[in-house]
Parts: sequence; C-alpha cells; structure tokens
Amino acid sequence: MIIIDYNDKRPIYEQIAERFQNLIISGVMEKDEKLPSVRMLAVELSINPNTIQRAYAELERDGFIYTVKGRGNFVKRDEELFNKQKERLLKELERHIKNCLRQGIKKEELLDKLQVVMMDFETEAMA
Amino acid sequence: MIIIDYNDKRPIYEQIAERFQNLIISGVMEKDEKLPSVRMLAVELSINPNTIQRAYAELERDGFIYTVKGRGNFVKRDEELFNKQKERLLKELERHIKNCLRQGIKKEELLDKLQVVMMDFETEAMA
Amino acid sequence: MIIIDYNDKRPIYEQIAERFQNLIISGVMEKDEKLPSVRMLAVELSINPNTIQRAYAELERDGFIYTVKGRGNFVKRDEELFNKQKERLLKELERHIKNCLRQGIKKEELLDKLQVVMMDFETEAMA
Amino acid sequence: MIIIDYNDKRPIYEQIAERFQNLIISGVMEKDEKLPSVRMLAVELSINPNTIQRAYAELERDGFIYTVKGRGNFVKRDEELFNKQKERLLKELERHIKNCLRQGIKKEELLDKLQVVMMDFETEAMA
DNA sequence: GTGGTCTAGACCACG
DNA sequence: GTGGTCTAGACCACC
Repeated sequence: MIIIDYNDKRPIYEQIAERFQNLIISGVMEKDEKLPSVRMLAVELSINPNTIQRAYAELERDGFIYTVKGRGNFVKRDEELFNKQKERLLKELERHIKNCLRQGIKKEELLDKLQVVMMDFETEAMA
Repeated sequence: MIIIDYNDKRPIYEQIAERFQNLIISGVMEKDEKLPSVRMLAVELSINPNTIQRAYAELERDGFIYTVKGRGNFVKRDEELFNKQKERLLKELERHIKNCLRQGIKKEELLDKLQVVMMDFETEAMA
Repeated sequence: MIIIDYNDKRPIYEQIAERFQNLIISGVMEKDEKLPSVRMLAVELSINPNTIQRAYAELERDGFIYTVKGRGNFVKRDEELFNKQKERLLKELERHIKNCLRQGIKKEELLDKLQVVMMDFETEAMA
Repeated sequence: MIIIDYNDKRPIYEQIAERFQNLIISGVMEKDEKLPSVRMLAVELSINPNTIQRAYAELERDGFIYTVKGRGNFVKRDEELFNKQKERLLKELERHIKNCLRQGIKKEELLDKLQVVMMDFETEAMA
C-alpha cells in the first residue's frame, strides 16, 4: 500500500504522510479505519519505527488521523480540513503555472498538457 | 535584481540559480551578457561567496551560463537546453495535476484555475 | 453518566477518575453510594475492564472512594480531603495565571475573563 | 536560561519549547535574535541533540522562530500569532476556572487568588 | 559550523 | 500489543 521512493529528495516520513493523506482524502481509507501499527509498517517497509512515528505524528498534527494510545491510529475525515487542503494544492498549482509561463511555455501547451493528464487519469481510474 | 527569501525552505543557492534561469529564459538577460561577479553579488546580498559560487556552478552545469576564467560568467542561451527545461517543467506540472486529481479536485476546477492564472499573467505582462 | 473523549490527550482512566471526582465533590453522588461495577461500566463504555480498575484504584488511592471486597466501590466523602483537592486546584490555577502574565496578558483581561466565566457558571447552574 | 524539570510529567522537548515561547512573547528575546545552536544547547543541558531539535521544530511549526539552514534558528515575532496564543491561554484558563467552580470552590476564593498572584507577579517583575 | 534526517535500541505509559 | 519519548551515533546538505 505504501511505496518509498529512495530517489525522491523529500524525506521518507513526508512521503509516507503524503501517501496516507492521499488514501484518506480520496476515500480509499474510510473514517475510523485503522492505520497499520507503527512497528508493523516499519517492518514491512524495513525502515525504522521512528520514521513511521514521525509520519503519523505529522498526519495527526494536520488533522488527518487521530491517535488512541494503546490502540492505534485511525482515519479522521474532516471535510473542512479537506477543503483547506484543496485550496493549498490549487495555490501551489498556481505558483507552478506562473513559473511555466514566465519561462516561456505557451498557453496552448499548458492546456494540452492538462487535457492529456486528465484523460490519462480517467482511463486509469476505470481500470 | 536578485531577492532572497529566507522563509523559503529551499537552499539559497537554488533560489539564486532559479532566479537567473528565469531572467535568461525570459530574455531579460541577453546572450553573452555578464552576470554579476561572485564577490560583488555576495556583498550585495550579504551572503557567503561560496553560496553564489555554487549557484553559478549549478547554472553552468545545467548549461545556462559559461565561465571564462578570470573574466567572469556569461549568459549562454542554448535553445535546445530551453526545450529540455520546458519538458522538465511540464513533467513536474503533470505530477502535480495528478496529485490534485487524486485528492478529489474536479476537472472543471483545474481548468478554471488555469484560465484565471493565464489571464492574470497576460494583464500583468502588459503592465 | 460517564463520557469518554477520545480526542482528549489524557489517558482514559484519568478522564474517568476525574469525572467521578467531580460527581462526588459536587454532591451529585452521595456518601456510601455505590459506583457502577468495574465490569458493567467496562461493557457500557466498551473499554477494557483494566482501565476502569485503574480509575477506581486512583480514586481509592486519593481517598474519594473505598472498596469492599466482593461488594463493590463506594463514595467516601472526606471533607479534609476535599480541602486538599481544592488547594491542588488553586495551585495549578496559580501556575496558569502566572504563565498568562508572563506572556503579556494584562491584569484587566484576566479579571474580565474571571468575571465572565463566573457569571456564565451561575446562570448555567440555575438552568 | 533554560531549566529542565525532570519531575514535570511533560516531555522535555515541550518544556524547552514552552520556555522559549515565553522568552519570545515576553520580549526578553528580540526579533531576529539567534537561539543557541542545537548542539550547544544539547551539551549545556546535557541532553540529546535530537530532543532540542524537536523543540525547535515545534517552535518553527508554530511560527515563533524561523530556521536558516547552515546558520541557525532566529526569533520571528509575529504579533498576530501572539494574539492567537493569548486567546488559547485564556480559553484554557476558562476551562480551568470552570473546573474549580464545579468542584465547589467559591467565587471569593478565586478572586482572592487572582489578586494575590497578580501582586506577586508585579513585585517579582520589579526585582 | 549550522540544521535535518535516519537508524538502532531502550524505556515508559496505556489498554 | 499499542503509541510516545529519549539517547547515541551516523550521515547529509548548507553556509
């Protein structure tokens, strides 16, 4: 369920946190569903439990999961939060698009790219 | 001409390199134009000369400038390179758009966003 | 009668103990009144009996209840104890007020807050 | 400047973070003042650098300091943030006062306590 | 020299 | 068995 990309420059704990965030927001993981325990996931990914712990701490701090000591971590699903997250993503996208334009990429190229990616995504989702 | 944002999480050398890259690709800096000397820019930004040095090294490695020992650093303008850079940017954009879609942002929202940003950019460019 | 807040960071046994403590000191639970049995309460709250056990142990240790083997747990009501408890609370309040002052909250703000809360509490108590 | 209380139940990193927060909000530490380096403070308090690191990470996340890699951590001073922090403290105070009232502490006792603490604080501040 | 990440392994509190 | 904290020590990126 979780894949670590060691070529990715971002820290491992961030990759893990982002991955779960995706699973939660997209609805693949349901409300109150239990996340894998810190230790088990650590073994599975063969990384240190501390690293998982940190990813989970991040997710809890950001409101995506809640922790019950002695029981585990569970999905939270806070719609309001999801909207905030969406806005953050769009903001970042804006920054990125502007950067593209400033470096001379044409409007048409951007529109094309967007169309293609959306098409890909849909066919992928069907499979 | 160069502004450092200390709140930005990216390393300083990267900020500087990116800024010059923008100036070069957008054509503000012309072919064979001289970049500020390492020492002068270091004083101007009151940062360590090593940091400037590294930014310039990065730019040279990526083919945006060329270095003449004892004379300075100069803009290169290699069209083929610009295309590579464009592709890199579009690749990154693709990744980001996919991320948006996976987190439940609708196609229409993305298209809207793109339109708005492009409009903004054009009016901004006129001013 | 007892509500567990899983968002609360404090351990469950502490929440339960505090809740009973409130009921006892406020007089809602009378002297020699029987507390729910460990097992029944555990089932009712669907938590581990050990947790209830620990809450009761805490209450007994602090002198709020007494245990009769094979019979159950009963409210104690020891006025002297209540005074100790009061002092503990006031001590904690003192620490907190000092913290407020150190962080630049004005005397007037604190007094205002106190007045408002006391007013609220009285009208609430009447209802 | 920093004291760790090993009797305090709260984690060390939290104590350290709170202490700096106090110093910053109260104005003892000025804008852009440098905090002790992670390693130096670790040696001084004879605790592990990771623990300091975590305290600093917390402070940065909460907006009290900013980090410049390779240089150190510096005081931020964001007035808006301070107001939020003040409200948080008052909220907590409210909760606490209510708890006192519910456990039968009289209004007069609370008012007295407040007066005394404020007096203490003032004379202490003069010294 | 600075901060940031990660591992290995320990201990504690909780259920 | 669960998560939370801490230590010791290593390595990296940055300045």
